[in-house]
Amino acid sequence: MTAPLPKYDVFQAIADPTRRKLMELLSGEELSVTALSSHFPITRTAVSKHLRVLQEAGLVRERKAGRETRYSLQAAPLLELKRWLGFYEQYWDNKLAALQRLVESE
Amino acid sequence: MTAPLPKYDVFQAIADPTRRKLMELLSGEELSVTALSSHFPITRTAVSKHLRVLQEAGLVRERKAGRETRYSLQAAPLLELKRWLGFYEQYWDNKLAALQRLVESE
DNA sequence: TTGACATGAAACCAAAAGGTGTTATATACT
DNA sequence: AGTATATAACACCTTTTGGTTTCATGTCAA
Repeated sequence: MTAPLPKYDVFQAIADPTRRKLMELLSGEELSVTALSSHFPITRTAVSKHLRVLQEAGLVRERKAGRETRYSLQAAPLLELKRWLGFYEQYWDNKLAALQRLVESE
Repeated sequence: MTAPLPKYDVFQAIADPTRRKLMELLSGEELSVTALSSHFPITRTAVSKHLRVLQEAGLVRERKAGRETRYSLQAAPLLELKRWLGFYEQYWDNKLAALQRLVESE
């Protein structure tokens, strides 16, 4: 049995502005594809594809409710991003920047 | 005078694993294209293209040093990512998760 | 000055991404 | 039952992306 091996990771998923807006719309509220689509100039099908990308990255969960499918935000995978970002925090940190300036001025 | 209007933003720039590895290699050290290329199975030209994407996103700075071009990390644009991420922190927060579980168990 | 080295630029290519329209299917309404 | 709704599944198109090869240019070292 091979692992699911998701095609899209968090980094790729959030790269697209449409997908980021979808996440924003889904923060707090559970919404259907049609409801979400009304906020975009693109077709419902296109929105649906973006939702699948988000789902593969684990950022969204779908739930069948009668004839419609409701999507909700799952923020947990963003923790990976936070960890990644954490590594670079030292590089914009004020104290370190000051130290760097000091070293460079020698 | 039109704005520079960079083609790549931070979100897109970090979406590619090769570019993330480049950033990692450049953290702390200033390196040339050739030096960077030795860490990848792709051609030097391809690495050079990735570096341009990073540069357009402001994540990397280039400095001519004789016949070679040295690249260094510029972490500042990652602050935008941090701000974006900050908004979603509430959604994976332990307290909120606990509340959600409580509500769902009703 | 003659090579060797470091890089950028251009032309090109295949695959993936973002879209579209159409069709099929399940669910709800009357 | 029959119709309208919500969405998934296809098939298809176009642009972008990640990669290559080739060529031109500038720099260092003998």
